[in-house]
Amino acid sequence: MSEAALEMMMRQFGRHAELDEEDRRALTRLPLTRRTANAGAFLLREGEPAHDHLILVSGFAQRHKLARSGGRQIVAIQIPGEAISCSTLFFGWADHSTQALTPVEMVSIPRDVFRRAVLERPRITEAIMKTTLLEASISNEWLLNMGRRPAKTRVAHLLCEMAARIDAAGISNGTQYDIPLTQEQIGDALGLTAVHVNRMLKELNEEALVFRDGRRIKIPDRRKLEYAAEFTVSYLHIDRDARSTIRSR
Amino acid sequence: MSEAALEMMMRQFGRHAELDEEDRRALTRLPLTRRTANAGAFLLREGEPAHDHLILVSGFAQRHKLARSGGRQIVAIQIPGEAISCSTLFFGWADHSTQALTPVEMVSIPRDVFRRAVLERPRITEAIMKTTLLEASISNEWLLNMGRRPAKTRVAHLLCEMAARIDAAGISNGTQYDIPLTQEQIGDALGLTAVHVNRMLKELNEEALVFRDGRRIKIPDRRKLEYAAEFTVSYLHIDRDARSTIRSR
DNA sequence: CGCCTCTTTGAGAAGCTTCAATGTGAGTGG
DNA sequence: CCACTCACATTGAAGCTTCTCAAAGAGGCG
Repeated sequence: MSEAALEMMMRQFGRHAELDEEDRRALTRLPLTRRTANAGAFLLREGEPAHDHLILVSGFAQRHKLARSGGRQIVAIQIPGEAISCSTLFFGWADHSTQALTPVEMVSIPRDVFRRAVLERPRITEAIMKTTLLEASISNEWLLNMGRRPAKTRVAHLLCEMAARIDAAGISNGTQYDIPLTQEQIGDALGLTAVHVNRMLKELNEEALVFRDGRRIKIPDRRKLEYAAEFTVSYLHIDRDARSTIRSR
Repeated sequence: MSEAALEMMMRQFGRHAELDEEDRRALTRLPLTRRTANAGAFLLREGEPAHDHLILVSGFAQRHKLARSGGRQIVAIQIPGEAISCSTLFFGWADHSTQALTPVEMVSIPRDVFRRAVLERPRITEAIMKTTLLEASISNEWLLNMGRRPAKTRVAHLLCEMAARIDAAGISNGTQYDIPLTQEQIGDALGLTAVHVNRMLKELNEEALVFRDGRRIKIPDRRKLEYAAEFTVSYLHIDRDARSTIRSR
């Protein structure tokens, strides 16, 4: 287990920077602890301090904020390999809450230890910076999605994004994915109500673009759905950007 | 001018990390160039590479993305002291466009030189990380604003945020601010139409919460507007967070 | 089997957009 | 110095998207 977790961390960091032997050793020496939590558990609460840096090993999580009306806005969805929150690493408290969407396994690293590793090892700095900038790029796309696209397109876009990210993380098994979101949670991520999400999914189903059964999403023709979703994968920075920035150093 | 720009950079970095003498010297040695641009000029185009890191010295800018419908979504507004884009520092190309809102003055640093400074000097790393995480925190609040708050609240919230940021940057002169946004641009930032923004501003005016004349915003009672806006300043991380993270190192 | 969560569907209402036209102020050229 | 233009703001009326409220169906787990 702990070896698998380390493996996953290495791969994740390696996606965004070319670590050398010493970097790998530094990561290996990190005092990792294993953590688990049930679906729905709060991994982080807005306003509270975090003493550890948590990285998802298996399962999904969501980051959210609440409006005074009680409305919930999911601002990000985390898949295995991603951090529960980077902001707590550098700020004293969490500016959002994070909750498990499924039962989750995580590795935990004491905050100060991990921050030191990030600050002292340029390639790890680079990996974390790029991870954070990727999250920002996704946020920007979500803003565009919520602000300027109609509901059906929005739903389709979220499904495309999750498909692409799950693919890139190597958790996929073809054209179908398990995305552990209820219709209400999809709505909370898109600024819609559960009822309307239901109707949009029904239309996407009638157009044979998306089939949803329980938590399983089937996308028969990715190309077609991506067109309907106005989805272009580039904002996910999945390509070999890492290479080029390293070389030019 | 160049001294004023350096001064501004120092202050900005200093807000998020306690630079030592050597850090300051490293920043001072940076090969800065002065740049200007007219209102409306593109400072960065989505998909294109950036060879320099640009920091706003005076004037305002906006980052945006376009939908297929032609709709524009402003994803961030930059005020003096802020970077035009951090993502280009680490990725090879821009994942959004940036356009000047007013005539702007900027300092320009060759991308690779600045990246090296960021990667090699831990306190500069920390400053850039926190700057980036602050931008992420603002994005999250914008997502909440667009997804879960009605139009009038949204408009009020944007005005509160700009007031608070302009205050924190020390560009304010009391309870009135120049915010160089047309009603159309406010709409583009909030996912609304210019017409509806107009009506919401009218209502805020009738309630004596906001007076707008040209580009000048007057807020007679900040407390009252912040309540109407559901605005809480904490997400802007304006406080002395920097201190605590440094101390605990 | 029964409960609980999630989904589905309908009907009416609200909020926001669209279209269209008029108003207003600043800058420009005759 | 005035008319002209252009960008921005303002207002009304109608329509559409999305929400709210309400109730019924479906599936999994103890």
